[in-house]
Amino acid sequence: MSKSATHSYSRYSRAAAGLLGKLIRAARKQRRLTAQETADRAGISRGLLQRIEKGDPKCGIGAVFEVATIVGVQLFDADETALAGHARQAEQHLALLPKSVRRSPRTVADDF
Amino acid sequence: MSKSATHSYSRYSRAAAGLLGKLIRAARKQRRLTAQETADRAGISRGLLQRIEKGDPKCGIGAVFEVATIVGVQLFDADETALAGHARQAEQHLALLPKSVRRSPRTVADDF
DNA sequence: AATATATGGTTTATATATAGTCCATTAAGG
DNA sequence: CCTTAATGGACTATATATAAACCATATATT
Repeated sequence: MSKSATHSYSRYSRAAAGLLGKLIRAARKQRRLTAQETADRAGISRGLLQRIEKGDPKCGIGAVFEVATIVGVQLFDADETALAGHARQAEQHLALLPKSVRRSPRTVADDF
Repeated sequence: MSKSATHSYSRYSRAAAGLLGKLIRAARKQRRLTAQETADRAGISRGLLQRIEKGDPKCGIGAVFEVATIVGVQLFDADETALAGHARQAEQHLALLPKSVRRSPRTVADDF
């Protein structure tokens, strides 16, 4: 790995990160929280918070979720709607599926 | 910063990352995708994919979203439900709010 | 208007995430 | 069964994320 790698993300991923950042920033301002204070509560630096709000995909997902929680943006409803529901369903399916996936030569769609 | 920092996340953040990881893993198996193949498509290493599926909070959010997209876990509905809806609403609010937040000595709830 | 504070953008040093191996174990499929 | 592949877990080297300190600018409040 001597080259800069230049890892590029799909449009959707970048959009998702950017959207989440905007959500966080808007929520923070609605709550009238200073960038510094928010960062302190999250245990991160103000610079990282700026990158998170800008939608930088390289930010750790833990830091992002932490800030999101602090400013009141909930990805997962506490009483499980949306994703939480999916999760339970997913786990049930998982129990029925083989533990290791044996790849069949069938090609899979790669469009998104 | 000579110490290990030991950054700890809130229970909610850790739960969220873990949940997302489980979702991804379940979705990948449902689609019968090999860990290696999934990692290749996402442009990441298999080891990183393992950490993502394990819910490691230090994984880059871009990588996580990329994998999620590939295996078919959508955090943001394309036709905007859930988060997307919030976003639009948030941006409108944002336009009305002051551009820099002036902190008043009023304490804010810190419970979650 | 004057002042104080929040924000945005740098730069630098350090911790750490990541890729890329390797090996052992497990489980699928013939 | 037996073979082959997928997975999980180490380990190392390197790229990079992060914190911290700085400055300049913008903006709120008096």
